Amino acid sequence: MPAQAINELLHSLSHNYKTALRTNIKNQQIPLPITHIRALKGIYRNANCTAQSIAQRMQRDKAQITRVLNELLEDGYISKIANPEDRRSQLLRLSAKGKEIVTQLNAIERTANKAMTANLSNEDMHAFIRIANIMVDNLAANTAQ
Amino acid sequence: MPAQAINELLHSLSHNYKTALRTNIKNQQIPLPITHIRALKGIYRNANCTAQSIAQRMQRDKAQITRVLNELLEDGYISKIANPEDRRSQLLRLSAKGKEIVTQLNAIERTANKAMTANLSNEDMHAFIRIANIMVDNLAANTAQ
DNA sequence: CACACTAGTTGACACAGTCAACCACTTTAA
DNA sequence: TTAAAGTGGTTGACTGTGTCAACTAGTGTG
Repeated sequence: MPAQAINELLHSLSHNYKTALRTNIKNQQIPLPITHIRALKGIYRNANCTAQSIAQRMQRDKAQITRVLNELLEDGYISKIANPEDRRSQLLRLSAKGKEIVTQLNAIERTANKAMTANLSNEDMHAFIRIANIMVDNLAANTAQ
Repeated sequence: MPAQAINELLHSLSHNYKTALRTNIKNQQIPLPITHIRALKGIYRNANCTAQSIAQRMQRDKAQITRVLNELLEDGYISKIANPEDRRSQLLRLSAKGKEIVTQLNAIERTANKAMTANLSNEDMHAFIRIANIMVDNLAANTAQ
């Protein structure tokens, strides 16, 4: 196995994935950066989520998330409502506009995923997911100490 | 297979990989961003390379590469020498300082890769490389059209 | 020679990520 | 029951990454 093959491969994979994502999003006239979209999808999937829970799930700095959410708020994709259980935080909800765009995004995602996994069997994809998850765990453990 | 598992997994993999890289590099007191390091390694591996060939190999904008190389030049990691075959471009060479840092980086890489692939068999890694390469090709084809 | 093309540079931006300081509120424990 | 420690969120400042367009200088072709 060539010494540095895996390293450049990971750079290449992440670069090509993000580029394809951006291209698909732009082609659908959706005027949002990737991080904003991930946050929207996170809110869609998780009822009663807060800025904090989104930040954790996305493994991003809470400062970054604050700014992303405020932009989504300004643009009318989400709303913040008082959290009855903790007055420091607010619960995040998708607006109608937000739900609409997430629906659109889910459709894009399905076709994009199909394209990305062309020529790959179900077994391959399961193997990839299993292996990548182990790698993520290894990397996280390594960085943590 | 959960609908969006693969997407968040790819974000997570790329994020954790880059974070671990940065951490390792910082721990070794190497004051260079990842892109600079990738460029240095590219120059190390490819005799008589030019800015253009580095940009291609790294799939990055030539503007970005110009700036990276000029910083590496200023910091004394590389030198540019006239290209006898094309007066528009220069050949890139590592300086002694550059070679030293690449040697150091190769050592870091070996241990980092070992940590990253802990709990994974050779077969797993070969499978991962094969599958990831197919995904890269699919993504690139998708973006190109 | 004129033309299209290529290598590299520069400017200007948008996006992504990180760190530290801070405020308001909550939890813990003396 | 209050002081101290901790948490959710905000803000400022900054570094790094990626992209596009315009441009200069040199190359290759007809």
